Amino acid sequence: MPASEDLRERRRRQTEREIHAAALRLATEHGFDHLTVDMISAEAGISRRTFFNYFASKEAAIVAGPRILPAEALAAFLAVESSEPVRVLRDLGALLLSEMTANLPDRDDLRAVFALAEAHTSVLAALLSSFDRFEHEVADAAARRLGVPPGTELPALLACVAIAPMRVGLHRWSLGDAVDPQPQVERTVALLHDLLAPGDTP
Amino acid sequence: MPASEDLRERRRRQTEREIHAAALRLATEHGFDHLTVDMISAEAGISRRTFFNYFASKEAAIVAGPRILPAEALAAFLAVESSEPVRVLRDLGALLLSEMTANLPDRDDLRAVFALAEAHTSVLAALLSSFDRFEHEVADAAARRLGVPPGTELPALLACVAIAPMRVGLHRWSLGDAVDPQPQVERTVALLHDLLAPGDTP
DNA sequence: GCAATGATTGCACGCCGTGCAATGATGGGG
DNA sequence: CCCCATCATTGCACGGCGTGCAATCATTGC
Repeated sequence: MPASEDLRERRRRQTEREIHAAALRLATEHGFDHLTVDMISAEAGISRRTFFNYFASKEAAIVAGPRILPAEALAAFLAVESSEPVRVLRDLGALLLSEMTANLPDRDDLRAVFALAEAHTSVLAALLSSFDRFEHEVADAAARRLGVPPGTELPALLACVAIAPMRVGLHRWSLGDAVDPQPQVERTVALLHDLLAPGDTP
Repeated sequence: MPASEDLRERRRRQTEREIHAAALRLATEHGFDHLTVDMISAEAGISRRTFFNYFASKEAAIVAGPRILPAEALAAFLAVESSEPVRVLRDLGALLLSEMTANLPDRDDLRAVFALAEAHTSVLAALLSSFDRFEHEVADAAARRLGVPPGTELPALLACVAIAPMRVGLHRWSLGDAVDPQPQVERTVALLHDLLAPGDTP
């Protein structure tokens, strides 16, 4: 039973990735506005109807895939005792960075997605939605760490602020030439830390 | 020339508001998924085709309207000499609060929009896009204040962080019973300020 | 009034997103 | 080994969306 479930799940993820790859490939090749769901389906070797079993729209297929906090890093984050907000915020920064390294599927993919989002408002909307879902996940983690009920202000604020350098850093990276987004994001995180405690960069 | 331009512009804004009102009314009455562009057009007394001259989608009509920084408050913000980031961030908070008071069209409207965004991902996407455009405007203001070129990291980061309490506060307010969103947002801004300089609430 | 500019509208067309029902594959139990 | 349950895939059909185009209509400036 568990084996089969896992198998099905893996197959599902696999098709999902194939659809995403097909969508991204065709979008960069023919331009996003000439991209249709039929084209993506054909390229991915599935039917049009099946496409919609995986993604709600072609924009969703481009952005593709919820960001998930890696289990070990999340556990480490939750294990820290301190509930001091600034400390939690810093630890959230570390958690997000570890998420980035964990979910580094393909730098070129990520850059292509950001480029499409820059040029097409519908893709941007999908990307923002994805970030928003991620932010909620981060807020829940922060709430657990703080020992407050989920949905309260402080964890939501911390999540939003902690994600800010990631959003800004990734956006800037996508416009530049650097291969790896990591350094840019780390620089932006450092910028935020400077705001919190000016002039104590070790 | 200017008189006519102004007149046309005013008429345009007026129809825009009418369409928005019609969309929101029908959405709360019949439910968002039974809402069609034809219904909105009929309610607003225009043709279907004209609707799309004003809004790109029914979601856009629901969210309706870019947030614009009020000119006087913006001038006051830019007039301050200090380029110290934390100071700029605090002033941005004040700027955003003044924007909120300026653009308080109708509290019930705003709450209805947030409720729709909560329940329908497409509306949420439109709302997030609207916030994103606003964030860029705020970032440009911050860049001018800092005397750095627009599109650099620091102003973008400051804008993102400054908007955070507004987003979080408005979201929380929309779930509660309070009539006026102002106090909730101010409380969340105060929470952010506490992060920056713990324990100096005047 | 007349010309120009711009707003409104109807039409047509292709694509989107989904409910439904049939079909196909897969894996577990007799 | 076969059958059944379960779930994924597919085709079909239908209403709604978003837009290019061209005609019409109103407003404004001369």
